[in-house]
Amino acid sequence: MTSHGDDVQGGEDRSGTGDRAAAKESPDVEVPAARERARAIPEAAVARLAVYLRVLSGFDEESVTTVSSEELAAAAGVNSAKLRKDLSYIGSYGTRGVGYEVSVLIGQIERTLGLTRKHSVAVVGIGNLGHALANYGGFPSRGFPVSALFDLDPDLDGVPVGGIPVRHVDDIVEVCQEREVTIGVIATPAQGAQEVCDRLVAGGVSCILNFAPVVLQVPDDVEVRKVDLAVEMQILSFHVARRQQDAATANGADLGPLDGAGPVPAEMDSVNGMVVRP
Amino acid sequence: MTSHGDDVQGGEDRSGTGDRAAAKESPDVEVPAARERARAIPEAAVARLAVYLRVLSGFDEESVTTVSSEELAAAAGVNSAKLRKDLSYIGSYGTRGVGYEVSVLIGQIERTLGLTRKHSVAVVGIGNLGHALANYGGFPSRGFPVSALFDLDPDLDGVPVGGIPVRHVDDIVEVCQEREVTIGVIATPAQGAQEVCDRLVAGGVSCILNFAPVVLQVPDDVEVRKVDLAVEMQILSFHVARRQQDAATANGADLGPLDGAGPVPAEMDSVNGMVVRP
DNA sequence: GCGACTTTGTGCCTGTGTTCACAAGCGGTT
DNA sequence: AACCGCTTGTGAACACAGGCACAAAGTCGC
Repeated sequence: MTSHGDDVQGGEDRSGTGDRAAAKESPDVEVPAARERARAIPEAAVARLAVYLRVLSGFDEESVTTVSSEELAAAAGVNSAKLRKDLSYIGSYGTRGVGYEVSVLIGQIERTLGLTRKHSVAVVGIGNLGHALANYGGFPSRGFPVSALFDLDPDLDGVPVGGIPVRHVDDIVEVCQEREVTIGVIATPAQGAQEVCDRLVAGGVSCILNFAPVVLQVPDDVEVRKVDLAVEMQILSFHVARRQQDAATANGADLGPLDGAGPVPAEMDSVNGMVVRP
Repeated sequence: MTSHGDDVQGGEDRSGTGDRAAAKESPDVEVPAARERARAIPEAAVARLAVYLRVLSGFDEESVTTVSSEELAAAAGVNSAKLRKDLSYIGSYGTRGVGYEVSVLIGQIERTLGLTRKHSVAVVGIGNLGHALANYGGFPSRGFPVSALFDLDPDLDGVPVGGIPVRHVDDIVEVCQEREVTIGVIATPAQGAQEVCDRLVAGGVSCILNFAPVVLQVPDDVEVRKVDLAVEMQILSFHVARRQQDAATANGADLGPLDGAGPVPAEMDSVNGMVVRP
């Protein structure tokens, strides 16, 4: 899957190597570890819960009151078993033989994702993308009011975009503290991104969504998610290439026992999308 | 990784259950499976390769000719062992005791990702986001020339955005075929997305980058990647909530053996970010 | 030329995420 | 009230990804 989900930044590195030895020594005292693990919903599951929430909202608008895991899974584009397991992480809110009540599920997912508390958002870098983000209707409607905009350009200072006046990046720390911004969105070019990031952190922002094509350095207690459009494209490009190659191999000689030995692809030369061998 | 990367859509469902039995029967004839697997670079590795490529381009511009896995890994924000393993998927292009030659690595990664062939891109939905994408400098500079724009609004028909005239969505099939568009970007609202998607597919587009908050239905031979900004936000929100909870538990009663039995979090009620128990 | 040092490439092991398959449980029906 | 069909929730098996640690293989200095 396109794990996009699999991103590079934001990886949790605290491996459990340390307590393994301890657990082996006294198998009963796993409680603290289990406790920590209980709250630990797999990263991938969290991403999917957000998707389920969106789908459920759709059902709710159509006045659907009950869904089965099968229906919901189909609508969300996942396996029903996976869906049930994902939902089981947040508790047992289904009725066997019936399904899940839409409203209950929405409430519980929102609670789990921390959406009961509104998070105010700051967008830095009011270029094309920043404009788009500032005007993006999806944020406020989902509980993410954009409450501050920043840009380096002094000409933009005070100019309202999407109803919110743009401030200079020098004011980031001050404004973020004042408005209790919890999520910062970096939509600047690569150069300024780290500097902006540092200021956001200084302003008390604990989560950053980064559109700039750089790997940000942040303290451990700050969470970064990265969206890199060029990377997304390149991943797609890879799949095109793989498909073309597959098609080419399927047409030509199908089973070449000659190269059955090792990992092949490094030795192949792809020219114009055709596979060529010496 | 926060598998931001982990996305939901685009999951490969062709599981290998079928050939497992076959392999058991005659252990030597794993060749076709191995063959297919040989070309299969792990999804997560592909995403990282794209990141390495960007970092390497940076080095190249600074006229750095050689990098060690350690340096490159640090710049890309990953473990050096992981980096070496990722690079090993595309072949052995390093020199032991020295490192990797930047230019060679760039060339090989580009080849692997299929960037030797230019992919022309079509953007559908010229709203705020579409504008941003049409003007996004990152695409052409990385080998993704935007060669067509579409919108539903007849008033936009013919209006140039970022130097390219916008066409009506009715022309999608025709134009995509004519210009051999391989990647379609959907930046429309949710309603129109599936319809647009169908047309892109009819126009021969095999890869779609979807910004609309819907799960697209596509044939098996079309690859979809989804970028959902609201979902990204919600994932961040989850991490804020988790952190606050952690902090709260760390301060208050640390070890409550009472609830050591089962999965706890479903039973907890979070009000205003504080953990409350009955 | 030889030895010491450096860095790659990879085998192995651990942990995480996914899938399967089935028991447990609930509602409706007779 | 007992049965039957349907759907959830989860235990167990499996595949995948990550990280360590080390042998292989090269360079540099002498």
